Amino acid sequence: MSRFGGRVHEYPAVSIDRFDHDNLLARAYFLSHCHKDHMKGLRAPALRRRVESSLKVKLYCSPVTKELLLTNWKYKFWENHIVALEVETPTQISLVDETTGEKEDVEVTLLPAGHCPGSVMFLFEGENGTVLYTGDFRLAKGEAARMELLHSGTRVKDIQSVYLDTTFCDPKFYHIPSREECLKGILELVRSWISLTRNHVVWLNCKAAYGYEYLFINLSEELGVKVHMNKLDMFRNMPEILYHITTDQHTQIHACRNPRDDDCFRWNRLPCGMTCQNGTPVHLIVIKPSTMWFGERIKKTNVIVRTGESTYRACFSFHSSYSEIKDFLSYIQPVNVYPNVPPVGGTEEKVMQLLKPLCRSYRRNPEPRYKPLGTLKRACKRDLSDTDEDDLFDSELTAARPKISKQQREESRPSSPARSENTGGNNDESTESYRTTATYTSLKEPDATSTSNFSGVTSNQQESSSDVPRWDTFFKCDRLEETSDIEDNFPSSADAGGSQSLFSDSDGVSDSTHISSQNSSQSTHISEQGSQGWDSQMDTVLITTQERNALDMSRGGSRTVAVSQDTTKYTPLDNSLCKPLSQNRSCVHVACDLKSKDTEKDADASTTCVGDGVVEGSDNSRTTDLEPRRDSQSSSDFEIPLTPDAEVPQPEKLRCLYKKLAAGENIVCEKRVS
DNA sequence: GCGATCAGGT
DNA sequence: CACACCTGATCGC
Repeated sequence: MSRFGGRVHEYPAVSIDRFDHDNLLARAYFLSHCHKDHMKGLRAPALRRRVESSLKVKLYCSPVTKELLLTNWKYKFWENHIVALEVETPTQISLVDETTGEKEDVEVTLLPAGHCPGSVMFLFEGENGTVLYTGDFRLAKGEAARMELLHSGTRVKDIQSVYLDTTFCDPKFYHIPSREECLKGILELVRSWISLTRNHVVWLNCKAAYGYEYLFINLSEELGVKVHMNKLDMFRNMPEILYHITTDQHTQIHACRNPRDDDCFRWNRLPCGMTCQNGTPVHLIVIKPSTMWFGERIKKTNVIVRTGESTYRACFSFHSSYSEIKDFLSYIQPVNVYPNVPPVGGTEEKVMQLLKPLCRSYRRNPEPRYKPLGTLKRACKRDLSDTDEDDLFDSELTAARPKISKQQREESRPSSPARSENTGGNNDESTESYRTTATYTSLKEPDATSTSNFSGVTSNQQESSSDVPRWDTFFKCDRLEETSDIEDNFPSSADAGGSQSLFSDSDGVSDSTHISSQNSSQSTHISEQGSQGWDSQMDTVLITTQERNALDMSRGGSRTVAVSQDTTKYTPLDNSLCKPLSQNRSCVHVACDLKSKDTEKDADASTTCVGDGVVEGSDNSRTTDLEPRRDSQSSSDFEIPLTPDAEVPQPEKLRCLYKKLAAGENIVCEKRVS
């Protein structure tokens, strides 16, 4: 819930995402996306009167946001006052005071925010400095570095203030599985269910909000089954979405809604009322997209959790995780940062403590100011072999959308029919931010896996350790994520087994069973850490009794029936989102639903291993699975020894290391092999 | 009757 | 957990 008041200090003449109270007097309005909590006052009588009696009052937003907004008749009065700005197209705007005639010019640029269709961030540039308002955003690690318009030449712009989506700005939300991971998990679950029979139907229990469209599009494209929705009119000018959704109930994937949803699936009834196809009752499972998060040291991420006989939760987040926020902010390195959202459990002060260290102004004595070292990361083709399964775990590699020119994008289109991208009319950008590619950019910054800049390090600690060279004294850099990634990339048991765990059972579900599938090296993996009850690590997707019956697979005492589905059968239509998927020879193991005490035990074990308090400063030693985690903020400047026995670098060594890095020499970092 | 706000629900 | 809503009750105009 956005608590942003609508004004930025530098340009108080504009109101953004708030339209009530004193925002009524703004010279111009900006709407970052079409979610109600960012539209407060937008159709209030007072503002409506002003709009209707003025020719000058304008609302600036993306073309898709304009389209979605005007679908609702309650906002029709804005129609002649909305200016749709193309994304990534700097536009000069004159802010004129209607009463005094005072004028102020500001250049505004819309940047894709990856939150929902049409969602953007606003970059304001003018006399009072450069200001970035993020609205709500979900950007994968490294995406800021690929946004050309955040750069001037090859360097990141000098940004005075960032008004930041801090929804998940808390270390306990350290990691949220990437869009691609989540999509893949949902895709495989839906696929495994609806391919059983024509009567196997999935209901996606989505909220009444924009943001799930790319999920629908991808499911439809991969499975050839359109998604049922209550209404489609808001997408009437977005053929790329429209094509994949339908009002025809006779489809196997539903995202329809009904006020009395809960009664609906009580027994095989969909919100739209459908109960059977061709006279045969449907077999229904419910997938509820929810945010799942993991602490810093999670090694594997299950994105599907079974919560009941035929109910599942699937990881889905509209907002950036803590590590993504940190990556974003530490790349931008503004002078100031202001949270748009007070953190869930915490206070604004607490969030500021986390964010301030990522800002330039954090330095007490304003040293000669080094501009952020971050340089625009150009696209760099990477040879992705089919065996490179790590990619799936590394959001930086798979989720990163290299900044490529519009022309390049156009060129790539013929061979890549748009999937999660709207190409209809002027709404090209609507889901553009969801596009990912299999390319990644070379890291021009030294890959300082031996250093990190912890946001949890206090000012005092930093000042006092003056004899220890600190990377961030000279360079903008936040390597915690990278190192964490490396950790994440260590081949896990699942990797060794040649398949990835996408699913897990929720503990506390008594009648579901985990059956360790796959090969002998692939034993049950218990999360060493998670923050929720549902992240016990299972390598098997469990399908219900219903399904077993449907499959007629009851085979006496046979505990496991594995139905392998080769995901390499995907025929990606482009090399963006699908590529990572098609590379992974992931198997979905469908196990019969048998009771097992072991499962509950496993789940219990998992929860006892949960470390809720993810700390900023982390331990120097690598914890192994099931080893109690040692949370420590000591020696927090030095994260990530590459081996369990690695030591904290000594100052001399560190200085030497910095020198090398500063000189542009490569520091070789090897991934642990076993 | 409408809107704003709050509580409670998913 | 929390999101982004929705509904319903209450209050003020």
